[in-house]
Amino acid sequence: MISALDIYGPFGLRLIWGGLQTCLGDSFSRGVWHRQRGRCQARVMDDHRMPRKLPTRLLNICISSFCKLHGLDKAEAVLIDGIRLGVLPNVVTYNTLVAAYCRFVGIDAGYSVVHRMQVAGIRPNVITYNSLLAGASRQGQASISLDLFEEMLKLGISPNLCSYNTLMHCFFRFGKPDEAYRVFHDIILSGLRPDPTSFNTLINGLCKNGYVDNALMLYRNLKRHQCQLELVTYNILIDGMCKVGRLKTARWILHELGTSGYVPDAITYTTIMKCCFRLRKFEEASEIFSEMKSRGYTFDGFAYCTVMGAFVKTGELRRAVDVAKAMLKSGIKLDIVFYNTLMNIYCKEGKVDAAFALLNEIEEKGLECNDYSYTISINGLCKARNIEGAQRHLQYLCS
DNA sequence: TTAGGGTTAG
Repeated sequence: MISALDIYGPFGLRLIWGGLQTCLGDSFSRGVWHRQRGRCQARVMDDHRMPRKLPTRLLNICISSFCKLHGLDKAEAVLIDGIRLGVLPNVVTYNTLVAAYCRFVGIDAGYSVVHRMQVAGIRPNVITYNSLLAGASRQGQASISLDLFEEMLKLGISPNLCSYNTLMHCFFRFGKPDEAYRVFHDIILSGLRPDPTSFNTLINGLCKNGYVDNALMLYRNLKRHQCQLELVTYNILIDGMCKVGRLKTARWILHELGTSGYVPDAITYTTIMKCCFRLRKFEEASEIFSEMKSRGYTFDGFAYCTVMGAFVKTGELRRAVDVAKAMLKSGIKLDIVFYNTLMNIYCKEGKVDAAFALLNEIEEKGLECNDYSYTISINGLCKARNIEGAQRHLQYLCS
């Protein structure tokens, strides 16, 4: 039987393992974090089960796992440990850190890792830049995205489909549909083949920017060319149609979804049902609900809050309260969206005290208020003509 | 072992 010592020499893995143990605390002995289906799980490994892989790869797995758990400091500690033990980081190591810093700290922090990798003599590649592009997109820096794209080209790094898709998403997200559409054309001009991500980004971007008919046209073209669409593509389109009140078209897409071999999911039904409620088509909503039930889907918190919100929007506060009661009765875990919606109902009914009591309940339950909670509460005070109270509340929130 | 997008609630 091969032991870790045979594979990695006298220290290597054992010490990295030790470093990991230090980072993870005492609860795991020689534990390594493995990513499985997007989640990180701890697994204890014995010497004879240790993977026969290069130490740098192991180092990268450890760093990646910590990054995924938001443990950037621990990831850095593992890197230092690795270097100390002579395990040299490679481009994957730094790319992992660039992506994590961009996601959890910001584009500047990501860029500083790029400098570190250059100092270490490692050249950034297309993945490095794609992470930076995604970071710029998340921060709403469309101009930085373009600069990054040019910088990439200057460095002789060819953008790939992921780069184009990210840039397209960035433009759509920040209300620049013309530029986004140009990026889509650039994909074709560069000889790349758009993938489902490209089409989903494009259709969603068109819908969100008010071009639902163009999105529909694109969908028809894709169907004509027998492109394989994903369930989520249909859901995007259905949502786009529902948002502009085109329930009939949404239902037609629902039908097409079925004939394409897909089964609508809870999101599909919730989206259409919300539209029915908004349009006050209660009977139709009820039919959708029955169909949903017959397929075995039950209402989750998202569905309850969707319907509640729809009633609030149509001003039917009593109905909204009924849904809130049903959700309470169902035993589903109450989240901040539920509380915000209920707070909104109370404010609209002029029961500002009751709304503020909910703020305390949120805190007691260990939930965190968000922007909506504050906007709703301040708005409630203003609507009740308690401007002084609103100012005091705002000052309290800012303090 | 590293990168992208997309669907429902307030």
